[in-house]
Amino acid sequence: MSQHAAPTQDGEFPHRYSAPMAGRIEEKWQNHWEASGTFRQPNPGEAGFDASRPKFYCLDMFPYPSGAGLHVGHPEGYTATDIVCRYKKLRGFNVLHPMGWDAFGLPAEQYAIQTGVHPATTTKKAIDNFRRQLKRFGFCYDWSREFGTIDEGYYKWTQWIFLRLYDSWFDTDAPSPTGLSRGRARPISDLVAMLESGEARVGPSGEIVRPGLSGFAAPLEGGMGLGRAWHELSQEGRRLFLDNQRLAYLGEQTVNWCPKLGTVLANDEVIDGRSERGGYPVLRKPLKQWMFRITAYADRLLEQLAKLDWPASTRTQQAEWIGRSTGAQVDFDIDGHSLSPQALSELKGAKADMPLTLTVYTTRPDTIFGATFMVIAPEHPLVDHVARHPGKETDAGALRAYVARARNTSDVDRMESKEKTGVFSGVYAINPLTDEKIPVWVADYVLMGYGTGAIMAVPAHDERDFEFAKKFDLPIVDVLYPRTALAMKYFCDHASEEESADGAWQPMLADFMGIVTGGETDFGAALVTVRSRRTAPETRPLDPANLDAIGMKSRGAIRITWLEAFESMAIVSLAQLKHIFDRRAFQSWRGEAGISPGVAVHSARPAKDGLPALSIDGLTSEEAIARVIGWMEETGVGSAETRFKLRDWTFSRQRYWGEPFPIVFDEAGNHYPVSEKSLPVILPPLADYQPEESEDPQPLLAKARAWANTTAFAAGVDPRVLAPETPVRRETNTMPGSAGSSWYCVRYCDPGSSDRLVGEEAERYWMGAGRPFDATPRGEAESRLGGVDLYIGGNEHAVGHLLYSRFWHNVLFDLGYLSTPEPFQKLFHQGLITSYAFQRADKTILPVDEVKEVSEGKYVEIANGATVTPIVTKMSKRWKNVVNPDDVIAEYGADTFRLYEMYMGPLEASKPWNIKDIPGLFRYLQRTWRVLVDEQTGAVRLAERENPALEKLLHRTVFKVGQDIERLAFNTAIASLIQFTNEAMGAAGEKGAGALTRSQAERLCIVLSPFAPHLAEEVWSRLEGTRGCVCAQSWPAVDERLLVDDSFEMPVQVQGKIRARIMVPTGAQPKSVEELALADEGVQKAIGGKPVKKIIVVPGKMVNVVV
RNA sequence: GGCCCUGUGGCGAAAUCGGCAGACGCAAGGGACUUAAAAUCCCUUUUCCCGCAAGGGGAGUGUGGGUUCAAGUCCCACCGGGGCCA
Repeated sequence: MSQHAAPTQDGEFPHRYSAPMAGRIEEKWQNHWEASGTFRQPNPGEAGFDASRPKFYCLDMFPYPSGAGLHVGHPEGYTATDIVCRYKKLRGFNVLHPMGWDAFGLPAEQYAIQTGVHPATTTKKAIDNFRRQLKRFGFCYDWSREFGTIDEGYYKWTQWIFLRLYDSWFDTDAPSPTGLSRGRARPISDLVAMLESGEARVGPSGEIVRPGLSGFAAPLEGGMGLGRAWHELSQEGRRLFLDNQRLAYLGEQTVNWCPKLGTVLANDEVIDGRSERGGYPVLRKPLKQWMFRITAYADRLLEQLAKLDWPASTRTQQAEWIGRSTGAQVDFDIDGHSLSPQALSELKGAKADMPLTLTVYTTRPDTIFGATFMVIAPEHPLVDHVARHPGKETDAGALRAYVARARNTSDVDRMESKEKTGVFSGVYAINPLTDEKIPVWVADYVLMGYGTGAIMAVPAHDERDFEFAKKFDLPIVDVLYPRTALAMKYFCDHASEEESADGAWQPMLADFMGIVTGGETDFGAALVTVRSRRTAPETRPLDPANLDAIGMKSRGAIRITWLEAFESMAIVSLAQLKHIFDRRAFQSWRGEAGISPGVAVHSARPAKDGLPALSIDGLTSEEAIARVIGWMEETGVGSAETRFKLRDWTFSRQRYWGEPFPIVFDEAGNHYPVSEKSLPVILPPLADYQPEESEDPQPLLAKARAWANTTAFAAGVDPRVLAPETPVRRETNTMPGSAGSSWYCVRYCDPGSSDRLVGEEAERYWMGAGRPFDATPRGEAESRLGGVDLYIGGNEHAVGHLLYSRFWHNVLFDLGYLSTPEPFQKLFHQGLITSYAFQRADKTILPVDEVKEVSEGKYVEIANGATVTPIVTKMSKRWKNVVNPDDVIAEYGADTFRLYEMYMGPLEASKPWNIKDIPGLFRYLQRTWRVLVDEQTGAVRLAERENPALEKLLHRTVFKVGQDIERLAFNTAIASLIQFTNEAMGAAGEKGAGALTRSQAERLCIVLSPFAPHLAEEVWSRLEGTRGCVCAQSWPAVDERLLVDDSFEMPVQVQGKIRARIMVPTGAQPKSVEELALADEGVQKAIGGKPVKKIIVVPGKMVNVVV
């Protein structure tokens, strides 16, 4: 870095803008801003709040304060928001611009495990360092609103929100308060009231039944559909029912438990069943964990997404994550003869007269005629029955062995594994469309947690089913062909014997395929055309080199492509191909599943056994799906079904450094909430942080035994809920990192609030439009659903944090605690800052400061002169290429740093850090300083008289900079600022005299201040008679008349090529522009006397003459 | 493997709605100032061809097609780089 050292103080120019001077100026103004509370933003109702101004809430994704300190990626987004906020303040907005800390999390806990230091200690230290570093940039945060997720005053409310979810259910029948899709969260007491009044009953599978609602389906046989009344349920039954309705509920999830490490591991920390760290065995164990019913909101989250001003890619990612699909749920009858009598009776249980079925969900019911076998997950209940009571064809030993093996394979590995495994269950089912008996296999590529844990396998048209069928030699039957396959089949079926002869069919079929793919829809017509071409045989040889010359390129080239295709397909004869099609074995023969769209074939059944006929042959998938579902609903075989890929949100972590749950368990294992007034449940300190070896999954927090085992009274449970002396065990799981970050945007509105999660008025003002949400459309500006006006952060949070926040926000909105359903109206992702890393010949990485550039693009290792390879990659410890902002600031100052990061390229693009470019921005600031300040005396240099050209340019600069900030295009805004300074340099007067007038200097300072606030503030303060900070001024007015010239140079094209430029008065009529263009000598020369066919005049842009 | 982004001088990039490709910065080369250097200022800088010169002409935005009076920008196919998910 030292070879690019910035200039230091120069004796000749004691007042030149130098690095030390930048440092002094920056410190001075940062102190001043802090001391005078410049960036404090009062809330409505507080002293100094100006209600006449519009509001702007601009939020950065708050950082996780790591011990390593800031890296240059952090200030990228923060500088961007700072510029916008400073600009908005100049534009007269009340600006909320807060900062805080996402401070619970794993790294601090791991550090504690290694060193025994309490995570709070290391975290506080890291926060102090982050705060110091951030302040060094001169960001205009309102630091009075700072908080961390670890603050008791904050996590009290995180726990409170958990209790609200715990205490709520999702009423699918209630209209959504957003006016979009149906359903909303309601307090669970509402549900109890409904049950007690009989308005709701408990359905056979624990669902809510609402007999009174119109549109309620007629009860099924035996009145089962009406469910049971509340009073018919036992105490235990009621509890179970309510617990199953809660938005926060206990669910069972499988975790990777490493007994030796005493900790739960993430999937990527487990390699081949052993821990990445230490290589100890890892077991997959089911564990009761707190879950959030985010799936209830799937539809709403999807629908509202479309109304947010978010990057399209992020919306797509979230939409795909939610993964709404429509398909069919289909019942396949199980062939009772393939089961043992014991299994049969066990499975049938009470419903002795009902047929036994296997239910599957499929998004492709149009391919059901090709379902030649079924696959169920190893965890499927049927497997257990069959293993204990094997049928005639069941190999119970193999089945049990397989299930045991699958249990210890993670879902990810099961989905990924290339080699398909499985075992036949011995059970058969009946394909309801073909009535064929098909085998039921057990395989781990089907997961119990997804769908019904069973699938119908359509090997011809699903890649995984195809692989499985190949491996276990199961039938593969085509039921869908793309157009090309249909055409080939047609040709096979219609070619005459002569045409089928070897040597004859190839060119003919190639020609036929060419015509068909070229757009002919009628295969018969295409065949006629081909035959006519045959009878007048082509005399020209099919030599690719000649094709162009004889004008046959298109047809000939396509035909050759097809001939090559036939060759690579290794078709022995046309008869063979026909045979393949006749056997419905085209996919099998091709060796891969046919997944491209097409139309259904071989998909028809006659009317039989009282069920109507159905044929979908020739229909596209979309039409076929509708037809099949219609048939299934009519016959009761299946029904249309909407599914989501989104899973409920697992909220428990078996850790220490997180928010404790406000939940206790009694000795029977029932859970109870801690009362609101006893919050927060404080995280107790541990004597040591070493995890204990244990066979059973244990959270680290469970080591606080005295804390965990207590009484209901001591834990703060309401005595009406549980008698005070009842012994209880506290929940010892902790909340995940995403807990605190899911609502911090809300808390900033009013971080001191002690009686509510946020002050009502402050929340309504900053998050909403100053009034409760109302879905009635009132034009574009008022149809917003949220929240923060501009949220900037990395796109790695596209589906995690950004989805969870939305869920919480929606729930709290439904329950009436927040005024908008969505937290973030506008979202923007800054790009990754990459950097050069250097690799030795042996692929090892060496630190950037041990490398030097010997010549353009050639780098060597300083120690031994060996050539190293530069690679561009993200900054990380691993690549040894992390740049510390402190160093850059020390060398050039914060203003230069800010400018550099904003000038690198578009904010959203990922871009490489290049140290060599920084001095360019430093020099720009230096020139700007020189334009305004005398380098000998330090006094401001001003011009007496206004230079009109500079005035015009200044107006344009103000306009462009303002416009560019609005669209977050800081790089081009800075480019235009540089241009202005360069012009002003050129216009500078004699020694001592300035180029800019007093008014121009003021305006320049204001426009520069969002980018280089310290320098702007310093120059501003040196201007005599200015009052207050530059950042508290008003954005300069733009005189629009100065934005346009009287006349300008317009290019004239002839045949699309520029041949001349003419001077055209602004606003000239197209007709006169035309005349001016034709009068031009160069234009005439280019036209060369040819007749002018047409003249296109684009006003203000150009002229194009067509001859 | 899927989804998304991206490809423009030696480098970072600009071209905002289909209308002058390369603004601005870096690097490089030349010059001024200087005993010298640093700093600063000025000039050149996409490329090829013709010309002593002024100047003129051609090509050019990853590749190949297409739409259009006009394509970096829109459409189709392909190739390379990156990110996210699996």
